[in-house]
Amino acid sequence: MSEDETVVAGNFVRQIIESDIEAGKHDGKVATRFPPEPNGYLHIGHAKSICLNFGIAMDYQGTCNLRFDDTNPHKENVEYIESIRQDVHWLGYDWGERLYYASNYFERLYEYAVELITAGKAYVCDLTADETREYRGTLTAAGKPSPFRERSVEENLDLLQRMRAGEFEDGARVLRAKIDMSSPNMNMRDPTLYRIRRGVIHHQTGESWCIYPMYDFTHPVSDALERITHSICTLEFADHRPLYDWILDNTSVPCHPQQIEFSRLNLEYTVMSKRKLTALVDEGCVEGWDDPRMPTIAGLRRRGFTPGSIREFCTRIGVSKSENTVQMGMLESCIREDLNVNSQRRMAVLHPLKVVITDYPEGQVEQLEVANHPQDESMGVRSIPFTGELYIDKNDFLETASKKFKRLVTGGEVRLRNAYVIRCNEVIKDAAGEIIELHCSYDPATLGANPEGRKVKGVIHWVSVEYGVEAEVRLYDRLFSQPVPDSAKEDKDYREYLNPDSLRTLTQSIVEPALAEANPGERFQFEREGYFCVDLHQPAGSPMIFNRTVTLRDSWAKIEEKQKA
RNA sequence: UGGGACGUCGCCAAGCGGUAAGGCCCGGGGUUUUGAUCCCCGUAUGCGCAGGUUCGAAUCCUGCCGUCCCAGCCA
Repeated sequence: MSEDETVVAGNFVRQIIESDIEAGKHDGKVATRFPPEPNGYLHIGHAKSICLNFGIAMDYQGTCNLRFDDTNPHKENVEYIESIRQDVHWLGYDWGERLYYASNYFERLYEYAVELITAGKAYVCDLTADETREYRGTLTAAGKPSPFRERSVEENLDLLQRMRAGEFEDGARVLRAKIDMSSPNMNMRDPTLYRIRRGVIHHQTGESWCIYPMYDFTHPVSDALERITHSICTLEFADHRPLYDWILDNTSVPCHPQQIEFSRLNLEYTVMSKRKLTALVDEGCVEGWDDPRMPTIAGLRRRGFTPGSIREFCTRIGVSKSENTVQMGMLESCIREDLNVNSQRRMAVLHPLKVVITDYPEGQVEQLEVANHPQDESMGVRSIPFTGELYIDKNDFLETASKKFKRLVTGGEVRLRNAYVIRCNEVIKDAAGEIIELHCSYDPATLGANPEGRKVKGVIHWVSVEYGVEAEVRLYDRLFSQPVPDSAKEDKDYREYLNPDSLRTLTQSIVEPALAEANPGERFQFEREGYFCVDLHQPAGSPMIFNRTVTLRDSWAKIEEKQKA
């Protein structure tokens, strides 16, 4: 064993896979799959599964299929399919030729259903949905057998064929597995295998089928047909594993994949269920699936997150079987770490306050050459025009303040980032007493040099009035005001916890001229403010829109907080 | 009240009988023309609780307690 062997803390799924490889199971091969139902957009919880499945395939020289679990045409559509393909790719994963649809296997599935009937292990049941529920029993009381449970193989075969032929109405009959009506596991009480759905047009198979296989039947068969070795899913399917195994053990499928369950991701201040996310979109609580406040991949992308930051997040949170709610700070840390290294710096004044430098030569313009990144020279430089009239941020000036306030105060000095030290001599107010501009003087000796005999501790950013560019800036905050909005059970709906201030739009912001050439999706650090990206949806002819991805860490905000308290 | 799973720092999470990794958050200090970054330093005598086995237990055993999931012709 080598001394400097790096032990990557593997999660329990990888441990299982490693011991399987060692034991020579599946010929030492690893084949996983990511199997979303195309009934909504992918969210960060799916990213966890994608990183797990594709990551394992990459690390063990295996493969990972993308498979659409499209057995319920009612809720599915091609828009979702397209978005899922795009999102998986954007995250940085490639399924190569291995794109499948569960609907590819409808004919095979039907043959296996016939096989089960022939073996006396499945039957057509005429009970209504309500009756089925009654017969199923409860968590503590055994169910009782359906009166149709002992139909002959011939009759079952005939009925299934006629179900397929469209002879019966929706809900009239289902195909059920004949397992155990008194099993303590509800999933084993003769689960439904097929139901009738006439008149719906399936996005892949059109009108060729009017019976559709259930998840519990489709999934194990699809996995086996694709020669999946490890079928990784979330914890709520653990109860289905006996059924998964039963299907594989009682049909002539070519192999028996192993189902492994891990806990799904919960993130504070948002919701993760597709049902709830769909509701937010449908009810107009957000702009759409790609609203930058949404925890969807599309939303995070538009918000300014990078694929790498999301992958990093997934490795940081790990994979286990314990219930978890990850704090937003974890996600924010990942994107800050990425953007700190990889994004160019710019200056942008979000809440402009005019500054007139009264002793600056009339009409003079200096082109200042400024580094695009303070720690990375390879990012080059740009030039910024300096003029006698500037904007600074309203938050960077106070008429009087405590010594802790390291910005501009009346009579005080401050460094203009990348430029001169200025002193505020006069505060100009309008009739209402509102500060409208500041008259300052500047120290010509302080460009690229510290002033003699005194120290100026504050540095603030600025933009030239003459050359600045108007922009719209959207400041996002958490979507919900409660850490766990869906903990609200019956009494309160999660929608009541929507944060009314999750979006603040600034329409008066002024950004430095270099930003005028930025392209949609391009990311920057606005110095002293945060990371921003150019919105993906730029309306023609309007000011550019910048989305705030995340603020900078702000220890001043913490000090302020303490002072108030 | 049946079955399945899970309980290690505020939040994630390693640990797999030899004496509690790491990350995020947090606190303190240093550098800095971003109150950013970066760099130091600090943070569980404790692993849901109670017993037991053992020279030795977060790890094994027993019993409690707590949390989550399951009664779709959804996935």
